[in-house]
Order: sequence, then structure tokens, then C-alpha cells
Amino acid sequence: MAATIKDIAKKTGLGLATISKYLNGGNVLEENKAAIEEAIKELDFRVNEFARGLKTSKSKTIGVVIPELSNLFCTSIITIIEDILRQNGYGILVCDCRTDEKLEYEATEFFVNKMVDGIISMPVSRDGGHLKLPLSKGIPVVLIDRKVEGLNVDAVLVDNVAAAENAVEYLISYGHREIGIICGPEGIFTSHQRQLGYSQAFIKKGIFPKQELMTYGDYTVESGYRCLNELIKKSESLSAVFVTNYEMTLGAIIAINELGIKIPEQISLIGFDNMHMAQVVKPRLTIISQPIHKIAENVAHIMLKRLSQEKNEDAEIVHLSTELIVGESVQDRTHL
Amino acid sequence: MAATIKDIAKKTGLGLATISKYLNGGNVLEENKAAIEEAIKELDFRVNEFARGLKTSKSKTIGVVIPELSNLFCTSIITIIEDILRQNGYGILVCDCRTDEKLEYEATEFFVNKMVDGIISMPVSRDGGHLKLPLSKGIPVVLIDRKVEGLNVDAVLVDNVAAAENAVEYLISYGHREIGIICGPEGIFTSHQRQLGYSQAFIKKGIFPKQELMTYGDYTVESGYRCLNELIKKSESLSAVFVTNYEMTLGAIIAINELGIKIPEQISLIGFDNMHMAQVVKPRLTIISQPIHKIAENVAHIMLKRLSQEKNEDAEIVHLSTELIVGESVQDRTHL
DNA sequence: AATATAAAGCGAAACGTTTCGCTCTCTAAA
DNA sequence: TTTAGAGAGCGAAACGTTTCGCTTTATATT
Repeated sequence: MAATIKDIAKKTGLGLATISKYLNGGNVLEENKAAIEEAIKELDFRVNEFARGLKTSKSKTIGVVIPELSNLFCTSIITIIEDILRQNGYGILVCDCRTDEKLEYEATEFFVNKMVDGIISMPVSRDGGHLKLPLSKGIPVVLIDRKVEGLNVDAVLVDNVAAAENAVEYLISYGHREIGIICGPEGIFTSHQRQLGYSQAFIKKGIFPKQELMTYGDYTVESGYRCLNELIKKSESLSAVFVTNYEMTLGAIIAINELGIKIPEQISLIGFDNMHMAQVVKPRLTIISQPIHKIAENVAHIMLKRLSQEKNEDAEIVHLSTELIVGESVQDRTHL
Repeated sequence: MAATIKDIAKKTGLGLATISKYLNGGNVLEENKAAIEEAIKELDFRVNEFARGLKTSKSKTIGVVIPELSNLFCTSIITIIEDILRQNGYGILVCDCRTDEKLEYEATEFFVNKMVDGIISMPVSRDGGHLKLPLSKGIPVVLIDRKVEGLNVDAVLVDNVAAAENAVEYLISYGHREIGIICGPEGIFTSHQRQLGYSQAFIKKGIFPKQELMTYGDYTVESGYRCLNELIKKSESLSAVFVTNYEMTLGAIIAINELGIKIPEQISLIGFDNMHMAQVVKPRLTIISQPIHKIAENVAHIMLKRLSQEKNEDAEIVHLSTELIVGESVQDRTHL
């Protein structure tokens, strides 16, 4: 039914190889080019990607495995990656593994069977077990947010320890001591890193971080809301809270407002991500901002580089740093 | 390099056709089945989907075009659809067209060129122009949230007029008259529908809806925040607000809390979507809840049905209704 | 015992590209 | 004028499946 290059060849009187050469950017006489283009338009010819793939073993498709599709950090990054990859002819197959290692493994295998040319993963599993299969097949893998030890794989990372440390140091420097933290889920790498930064900031000042000021959410609005209420209950003298992702920051703000507590007079707050939101709320939020654009661009470009090169060089690990955007949600207590 | 069915045939001593039959669920002797399975395991054989696709013209891939990946309504639905489709062997190619008609068109064409077996679209364009191409190629299309006039296409719809009407009627029945609405972007179908329902509720009571109480956001948290502030500025006697999506509901709540206005004593609120969130906030929110699970399931199953049938029957239009979940965010003013 | 029917298996052809190895023509250099 | 070399073009083979049409074997029915 659909036109093939044979039809184009017949119509133009040219050979198969010439049409193919045209399609793949080879040298073809101007007049023949024009003829081919006309025939293509007339017959509404589209390359059959199955046949092409059979010869080239390239699907021009990248698999993306992420923990949650309902997480703004994830989706913001995907949107940008998708944009860049599509402009280069690649489509993205997406799977949200719901922070489940088993599903993550299955999704990755599914992608390999679907013949993806590459895999982008924001890994859930600690050992990156799901990546063994694609790697053994020579399929390039780029990691987001987490390096997997022992695996020689490209990764784009953010220094989460430093991010959290900066936030807490900042609070300490403004005279805060009773600082709560709303962490992510306990098993997750970034969550652990941010908690580590929190503790380090205290330890460097010779203060021992208090266990009861650490609460664990699951990166959702609801859990931020719940954890903030927990903190308020646990500590009478709580003067500041550091929230470690965007959704939980929203939840925490809702809870604080509901309790009629004033930011920053009664409680100081440092949030996470989404500068846009932070600017619009009053008082403007002091936040840790991750370079989402840079992360996504790096991931996409590293992937494109891998896809276009033969030899696999050593893994490229990009480290990006976060920024502390100062708003008005932290009170200066040094002169109190 | 990779094993093919020829290798399996050689190893088992069986013919090519038998291996193929096995792979596609035909009748094969128990003992041969076992032999094939062993060979498959040993050689780590995986069907080459390019070759299969070349013969069958099926990619086992569905393209999904949505307006925004940062919208929870969209992503919640996609997550469920993806789950169901993957369990049936289908992968989903995703494109977030940023509410841009041109990008929507390009994405759809891109998907057609990528040989998707079907397209799921939450359409941005009014005339569904982007769907002409896939439809002309006999590629099944399922629409979410919007029927396109003149196109005989399956769709899963929610009665947004009734949803908004119910919400506003409810407010009116509780004695509210000065009711603001935070609408979505002006060009968008669902946005328009909800606004229509708002107006109808008033008109049915013989009241003429006030232009100045209608504000237009863009379905983001920031715009909800902004619109609520607009409403407060515009009307002194504002007693209730109806917000027409989840993100803007969040933004509105943040704004209300910030202004120190009490819900429901000083202002009543009806939000949209995300029951989970609505339950957790205090006071519990009264919301219009869309049947996200049902929407996604219907879309996925209609698509699967289309993919497995030869003849194309008439379009199936599923209408789902929303629910008004009563919380504590609306004040009874009838006895004031 | 003869026959019909079902089950299981087989090879060859076909799907629509890309690419190898080749030829022919034209221009530029010697 | 001769000779290289580049530019442009060509057909055939190959990629790894599925499927058509066929044969053989086993079982059930008469």
C-alpha cells in the first residue's frame, strides 16, 4: 500500500541505491534530487523504519526509566531531554517505575527488547542491577542524579550533600539551632545525600544533629504536609525547617499557613527546586535550586555523543552544583 | 552477533517455521517446546523487532501527545495508561507539546514516521488537524478530554460543564452569590467547558454572571496564586472561589493562607482533582474529582480493542462524570 | 482395516531498506 | 593527448522475521 523506494526509483527512473543515498544525505545531482523530492511528495513516501532498522540495527529510540512521573523534577527534566532528542530524530519511550526496583528492572528489559538505542535512567536500585543487561549489549546508558559504584557509566550528578550542607549552614549562620529536616524516602540515594549534608553542617560546627528533628516523607505534597506537622509536634523550640524537594515544600507551606504560623517570624524555611514558584509566593522563598536545564541538556548531549561514536571512551561524570537562592523566608536571629 | 531463530533452529534441529510458531503461540510438541526454551535461554535469544515489524507492520508502540508533562492530571493518566499498555506488550512514546499546536502536529507526524500502532492525544488544536495524517493511514486514535467535531474518533470525555455547574450550584445553594472562578487558558476546550458550567449555574438561577469575577490562569500553581490575588483585589464581597484544576488550586490555597484569610469563615473554596491532597489539608477541601483511573483505563482498553480488531466500527465515545467530594471548605451562609 | 481429520513440522519467499563492489562520465593535471 | 581521480549512479545481496502451501505422522471414526 505505502510507497517504497522502489516506487520512487521507478517513478524517477533512478536506481535504488541512488534513492537510498539521497535519503541518507549522499551526493546526488541537483536535478535528480529535485525529481526524487517530487516523487516523494507525490507518493507521500515515508521511510519504512522497520526495514531501515533491520539493516542498521538502530531504532532511533531512547528508553527513559524514572521513579515517578508525578514528580516535577523528573518531568521537567524529561520534557527538555525529549525536546533535544526529538530534534535529533530520536523518540523517547517512557516508563515510570513507581520507585520499585522490580518494575525498574522489567522496564529496562522491556526497552532492550524494544531495541532502544540508549537508556536514560534515574535509578532506584542501589546496585544498578537493571543496567547490566543493556550494558552487556553495548547499549549506552546515561544516569541522572546517581552514580552506581562499580559501573563505568556516564552520569550527570548534582552535589546534594553540598546543597543540603549549604542550606543548613546558612540557617546556622543566621542563628538557628533547632532545625528540622524533611527528608525523602529512606532507601533513595539523593534523599540520603541531602540528609548527610544536613548532619555534616551541624557536625562541622561541633553540634550533634538531633534524631527527632529528622522526618521522612516520600517526595509528595501530602508527605511534606504530614512531616511538617510532625516536626511542630516534636519540637517546641523549632525555629527553621529545611525541605528537600519541591512537592514536600509545597506541602510544608500549606501546613505552616494552616497552623497560622508566620514565615519567617515564627519559623524559617528553606525549600527545594522550582524557582518560579519560590519567587511568586510571599514571603519569597529561600530555596536550593537545582540546575534542571543544565542537567537535562547534559544528559541529552552525552547520550547523543555516545550514539554517534563507535568506540566507547571512559565514562563521563558531570558534576553540577546547586545554588542557594536567597529570599525572605529565613529570619536573622543573630541579634535576638 | 545476537542469536536469531536460525540459531535456535540449528540448535534444536527444528525448522524455522516451528520456532516462529512457538514464538507466536502456535502448537508445538511439549518436548520441542522444552528444547526451544532451553536453546533460547542458552543463546539469550530475543526476537528482532525490526524483522518482525517488517513482516507484520506492527511496532507494538503507541504515541502519546499531551499538552504538558508538568501537569498532574496528564501524568497521572499517562502512568496508568503506560502500565496497562506495557502489560500488553506495548511501549509508549511520549511527547509533551507545551500546549502548542504546531508542536502537536509535528509530534504526531513524528510518531507516524516512527511507525506507532496507535495514537493517544489530549488535543490542543480545536480542529484536530494533527490527527488527519494518522487517521488517513488507518492508525487508531483515542482522544482524552476532548471530542473533535467532524472526526469519527474514539474519545473518553468528562462532563466538565456539569462538573463546574455542580460546583457553583452547590455554592449558590449554600447562600453564596459573589463567586469567583479561576479558569484555565482561554483557548483550551476543558477550560472553556468549565467556564460555561460556571455561567450556566448562575443563569439557571436567573443571575447574570459577572465578568470581573472570572480570571484566567494557565493551569499552573503560579497562575492560581496570581488569580486568587486578582479576585481579592477586584471584589470586596467575594465569598467563594471555584478553581478549575489541581495546580491552580494549590496556588490559590497558598495565596489565601498568605493573606491570612480563613477558609471557610472568610472565603469558601471548591478545588479540582487530587482527592488525596484534598483530604490531607485542613480544612478538608471540597473538590470536584475527576475519575482519573477510569479515564486512563478506558483510554487504554479502547486502544487495545482497536489494535486487535480488523474492521473499524463506529467511534466509541465514553462519557464519565465527575464527583463533588464534600469537605469543609464551604461555609453555609443560608442562615446568616 | 480403511479412511478422515487434526497436529506438528518444513522450506522458500517476501517484507523494504542499506551497502558492497562495480561501472561510467567528466574534469583536471601531466 | 593521456591518465587519474572524483562524482554519480547501478544491481544484488543481506538483515531476521512471518506466512503460505505443503508433507508427514498420529489419532479418531467408521
